[in-house]
Amino acid sequence: MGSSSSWVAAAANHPMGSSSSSSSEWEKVMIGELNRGREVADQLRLMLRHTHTHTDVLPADHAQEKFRNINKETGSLFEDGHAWRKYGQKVILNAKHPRNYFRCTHKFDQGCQATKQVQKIEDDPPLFRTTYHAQHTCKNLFNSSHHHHHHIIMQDAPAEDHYSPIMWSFAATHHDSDHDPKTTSVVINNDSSCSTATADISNTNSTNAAAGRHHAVVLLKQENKELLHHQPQMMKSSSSSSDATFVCPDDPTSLTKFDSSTTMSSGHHELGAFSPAGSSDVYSSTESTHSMEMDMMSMAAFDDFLDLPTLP
DNA sequence: TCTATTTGACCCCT
DNA sequence: AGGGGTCAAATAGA
Repeated sequence: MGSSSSWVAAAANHPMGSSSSSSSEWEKVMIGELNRGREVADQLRLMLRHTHTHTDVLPADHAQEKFRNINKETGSLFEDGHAWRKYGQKVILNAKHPRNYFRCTHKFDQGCQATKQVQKIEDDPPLFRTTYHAQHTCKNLFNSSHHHHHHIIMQDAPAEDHYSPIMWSFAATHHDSDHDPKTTSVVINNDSSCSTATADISNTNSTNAAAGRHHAVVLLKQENKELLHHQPQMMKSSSSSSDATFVCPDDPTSLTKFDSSTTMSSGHHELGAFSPAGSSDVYSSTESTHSMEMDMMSMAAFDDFLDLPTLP
C-alpha cells in the first residue's frame, strides 16, 4: 500500500521521531494503526460490495500511452479531492442517463488538462461510471502525488504517549478577500486533557481559495480517541488577520455528526457512505464567516479515499 | 460582483 | 447525417 509507506516516512520525519527512544515505539503505534486501518478497509470493502471499482486501461497507441484513461464504477458519487468544474452534459445514445463532463478548475490559471466524465449507468442498485482523461498537473495540496504528505507540520505532540493519527480534511471558502488564504491553522483541543495539535496547511492557490481543499494530520492521545467519537472537539481556525472558532462544543447545532445511513447530497459529504458507524465518523460544520466544512475520517477510510482516484 | 451550473449551439469525426 | 465532446451565453447562487 503506497500511502501506508508514506505514513511511515511521515513518522520518521516527525519531530517526535527525533527522540530515538520513542521512535520505535512511535513506529509500532503507526504500524498497529495501519493494521487496524487495513481491517476497517476490509469492512468497508464488504459494505461497499456494490461499489466494485475496477480499472480499465483503454487500448491506445503508444504515443498516447501517458494519457491512459481510468475507468471507475462506484455505487455512489464520491469526492476525489480535486476541484472540478462542470462544462457539459450530453444525452448518450442507448443510455438511460446523460453523461456529465468536468474539467479541472485550474485549467486556465494553471493549465491543468485533467477532465473526467461521470455517468449513472444503473438505477437499482445505483452505479456510476467515472472516467478520468488526463493527469492533474495543478498545484493542489491533495493531488495525485499523495506520497508527499509528510511535509505537513505537526507540533506540540509529546513523545511519551500513544497517539493515533487522525486525518482532518476540510474545504475552506473565504468570502472575505481580506483574509490571507495562504496559511490556515487548525487547533484541536481535547477538553479533558487540553492537549493540542496544530497543523499548518499552505494553500498554494491564493486566487481561488474557494476551490482549495485542506488536509491536516493531527495526533490525538489514544485515551482521548473515544472522546472524538462521542463529543465534539474544540477547533480553531486562524488566518493572519483573525482567529475564528468554527466549532463550538457548547452548541450542538454547529456540529453535525453523520453516519452511514445519512443521506448526503453533495459529493463532499458522500464520504459518509464510506464510513462504517462507530469507526470512522464524519463531522461537518459551517461557520458563517469562513464557511468551513470539516470531515474526520480514520486512516483506513483515508487510504481508501486516496486509492480511489489514483492514476497510474 | 464573482463564481459555478445549465443548456442549446457548434464542431469534429466516422 | 448524427453521435459525442466542448463552448459559451444565460442563469443561478453566494
